[in-house]
Amino acid sequence: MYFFLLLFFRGPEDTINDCKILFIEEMYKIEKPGAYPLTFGDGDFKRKSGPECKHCRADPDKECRFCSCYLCGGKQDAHMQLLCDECNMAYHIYCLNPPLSKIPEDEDWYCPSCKNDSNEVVKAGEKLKQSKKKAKMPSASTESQRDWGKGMACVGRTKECTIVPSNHYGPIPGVPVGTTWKFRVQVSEAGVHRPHVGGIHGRSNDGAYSLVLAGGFEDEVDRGDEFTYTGSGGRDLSGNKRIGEHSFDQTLTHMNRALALNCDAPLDDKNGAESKNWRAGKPVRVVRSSKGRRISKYAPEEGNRYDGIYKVVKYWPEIGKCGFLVWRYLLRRDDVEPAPWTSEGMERSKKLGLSVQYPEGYLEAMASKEKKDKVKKQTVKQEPTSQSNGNQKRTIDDGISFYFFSIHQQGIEEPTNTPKAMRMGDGGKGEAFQLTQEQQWLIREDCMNQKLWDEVLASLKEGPNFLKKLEQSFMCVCCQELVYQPVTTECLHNVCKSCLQRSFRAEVFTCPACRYDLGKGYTMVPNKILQTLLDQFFPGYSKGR
DNA sequence: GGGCCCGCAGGG
DNA sequence: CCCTGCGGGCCC
Repeated sequence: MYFFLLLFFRGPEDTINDCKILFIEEMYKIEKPGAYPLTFGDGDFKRKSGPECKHCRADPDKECRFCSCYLCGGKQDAHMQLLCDECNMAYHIYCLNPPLSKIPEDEDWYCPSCKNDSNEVVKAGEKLKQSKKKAKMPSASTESQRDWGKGMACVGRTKECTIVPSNHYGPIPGVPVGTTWKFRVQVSEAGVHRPHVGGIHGRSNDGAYSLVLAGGFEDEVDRGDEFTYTGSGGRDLSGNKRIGEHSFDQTLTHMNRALALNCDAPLDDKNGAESKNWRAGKPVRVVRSSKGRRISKYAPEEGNRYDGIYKVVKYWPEIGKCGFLVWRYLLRRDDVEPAPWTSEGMERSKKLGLSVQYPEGYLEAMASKEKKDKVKKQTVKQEPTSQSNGNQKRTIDDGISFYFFSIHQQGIEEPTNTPKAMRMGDGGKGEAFQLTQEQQWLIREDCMNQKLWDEVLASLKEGPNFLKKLEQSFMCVCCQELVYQPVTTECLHNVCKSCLQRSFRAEVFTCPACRYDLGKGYTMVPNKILQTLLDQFFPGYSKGR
């Protein structure tokens, strides 16, 4: 608490204090409207010129809640105004509810809106209080003390696919058919199928971008190049479940509508529709999960495999085995890349060195967990009275928790969704990435980046890995994403125009990559040729900016 | 092996 | 903000 004496003529100590506050505010971008009403010249540390409230212009006859009592606005009784140590606002002691009879003697004083409720203060040894969002979730009201683990069901993404927008149709550049990930969250990170749980990714007024075949319905048929799929909905999800018993009819809404829109036929939410020219429909990326093995021999043995592009041939409503109406879809493969189960596809997967990809540190964590479980079992055998305590806090290197810890400790890493064999190159045995005539010409025209292109072109023989290399080589040093509206500097670095502009606004006129002085008057000319090329290799990535 | 139910991401 | 969801790990 500091005693409010004369707001308009604060001593030097207050000046320092406020400077500190301003500085901290700038650092943390604190937003409290009206909390810092004083303007000081150009806004920096020019307090010597005298503070003036921008709300009342220091007019002594004007009431002002910002430079005087926050409750009544009155400027009288300055000696009875308390300053809040949090928001810096003034309060007449008699305006407070309940009012105070004298200035309190405590060191700190907080106004009613800033004072923390003692119930909300986390005391030593107490659990962290739940956030507002969490407080609303069903988990907040359960008494369950169960250890939910820190496994792949509940972790968030550690990276996000930005080389194409989330509403991108067609293959993800650099991800060949046959690429397999152990967990759905990895498939999401790769941009192949973004929802963690949902089977269909789409937008109800646009179309579906991808789906996962996981044998969720036993009456589905999978013939590899053709399969039937079932819409979502109709399940009882009470009890905070993600899947549940069928208890009502599905409707052609949400993702079901999205998938129907892929079919090259006018939408019909009563009877369904069949395409005249099935290939003309919008492309769907299809992922098969090992869970589908119970109904399909085309499902992978382990994990989730990208199987290529399919089209919706037709869709129709029917009464499913579950007894309720479901929307059923027929999809047919339409992809130049061979399917993984064909001999051609198997050969290609081998060439590209495709194998199941695990999250960074996962295998190590599992091995360590297995070891510990063994030890635990033995201990239990020796001491049958010892309790296995499910509620005990897990240690950082305990099994999956260790994995959880390790992925969040990593900095910038090599793309882990690229199999090792691909990263290493394959000695020229594999397929080469094919450039179009136009691309070859454009690359030659982009002479500023000739050296960079030479490096990138060297990995053409690595097939799909060429695009990974391209992505790395043309990453903006500021935003760590593929450069957008790239400015190729004199020092031959590529930076997003907006990133460079941000740097210049902060009065930094050097190249963000090498600190070469570009000069204050530098004109930023986007490299149109490079932009055209990147738009071709990563279709639609600009739209996400 | 099957029941329970968590955080998270995505669309609307 | 709200609703939805063809995951996944723990525990019985």
